[in-house]
Amino acid sequence: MARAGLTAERVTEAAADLADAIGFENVTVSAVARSFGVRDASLYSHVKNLQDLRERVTLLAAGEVADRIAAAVAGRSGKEAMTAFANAYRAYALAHPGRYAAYQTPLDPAVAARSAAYVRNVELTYAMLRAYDLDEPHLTDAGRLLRSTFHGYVTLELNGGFSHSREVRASWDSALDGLHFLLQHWPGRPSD
Amino acid sequence: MARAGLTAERVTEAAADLADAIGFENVTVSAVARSFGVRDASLYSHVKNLQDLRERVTLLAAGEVADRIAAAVAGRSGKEAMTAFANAYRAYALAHPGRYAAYQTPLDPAVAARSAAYVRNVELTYAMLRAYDLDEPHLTDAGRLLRSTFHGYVTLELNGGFSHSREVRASWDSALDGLHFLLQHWPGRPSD
DNA sequence: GCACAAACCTAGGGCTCCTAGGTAACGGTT
DNA sequence: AACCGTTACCTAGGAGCCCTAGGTTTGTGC
Repeated sequence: MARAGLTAERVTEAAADLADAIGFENVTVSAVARSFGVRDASLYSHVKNLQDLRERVTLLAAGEVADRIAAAVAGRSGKEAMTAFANAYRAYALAHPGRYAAYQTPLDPAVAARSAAYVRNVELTYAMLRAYDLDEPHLTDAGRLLRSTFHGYVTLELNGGFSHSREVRASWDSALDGLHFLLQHWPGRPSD
Repeated sequence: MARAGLTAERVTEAAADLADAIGFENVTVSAVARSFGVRDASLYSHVKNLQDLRERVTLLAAGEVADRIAAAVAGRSGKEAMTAFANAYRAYALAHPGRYAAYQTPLDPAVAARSAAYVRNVELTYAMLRAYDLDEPHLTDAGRLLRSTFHGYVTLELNGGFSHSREVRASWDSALDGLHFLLQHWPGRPSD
């Protein structure tokens, strides 16, 4: 019985690819095992259980998102950085719907806190917002609004929640324009 | 063998209650059957399969959301209507996380198009936006932005995605202020 | 070549989904 | 009250998934 050369990392990557192909909710230990031509029981040498496997995919996706966004915003600031951030976020979700769903899956807070990727995503958001010169609590409020809008938009889009009456990309661009304007004129912030 | 008096409606309601209690993803035909003290196979007299059951819960939730929002915005307009709409939306999600998850589950477009509740939710949104006097395509863009933000915010909140550094309700109120301001000054719209 | 660790497998139990056919309950009619 | 037809329930069973335990085989180091 030749060994398939599995590792936890390879198993995770395969699960992530499978998630993009068939949906994160359909990723099973059995399906991943089949993709390697081994029996399901063999995977437990590499991952603890299905939950462990799912968490690994989630953390993998968080890292990929952070990489994508970091690369997109590098050397940019102001509106350019904000739109680059947002477009990288959406592009990732559209290209990797299964990974994106994993990224959005609730993770044990202790696990998330220890994840460099999650921390990095927060830092990237605050760095991007720096150009808007917002103090607390406006800074946190604005960050949450952006995250909510990006996530909500992309999720609705992926779920087919927008009719065909208007080009989805056009509404997205319009939303980014609106958000930029709003960040510049954040209500309750002391006037310039 | 006394009959449990099941109907498709009762089964659906039980599934929805179970979703709120244990999470929509954990609702199974078996679990619902157990809640009635019958065997799993007995449910197939009332629902076609698990997918049918899930779709029924989704449609039930869509109707409840519409009812909640309609009641909240009745007799209101302008900012008051928008915040009432948003607050009703969020309150429903927080009170019924499982039902809300069902509501957000992708539904066959043909099924959704025939659902009075989904149509009604769209109408409620456009009625609410009437006060902002937006023409197309700004009207659709604005509607999508609002839906995205509400959904995104609530989902992140339910998934524990916000740290405790700032009161979640305060950020929500701030977001609604910002959205109201933005709707009044929608970029690209002809000046008043 | 040998010893050891562990990656693989089989076996099996528990759970879920769902179909098919049998039995019993229910409602309507006489 | 009895009878009949319908169907809501049940049992039985097969397929699939999750996961544990123990056996076998593979790969590595000496």
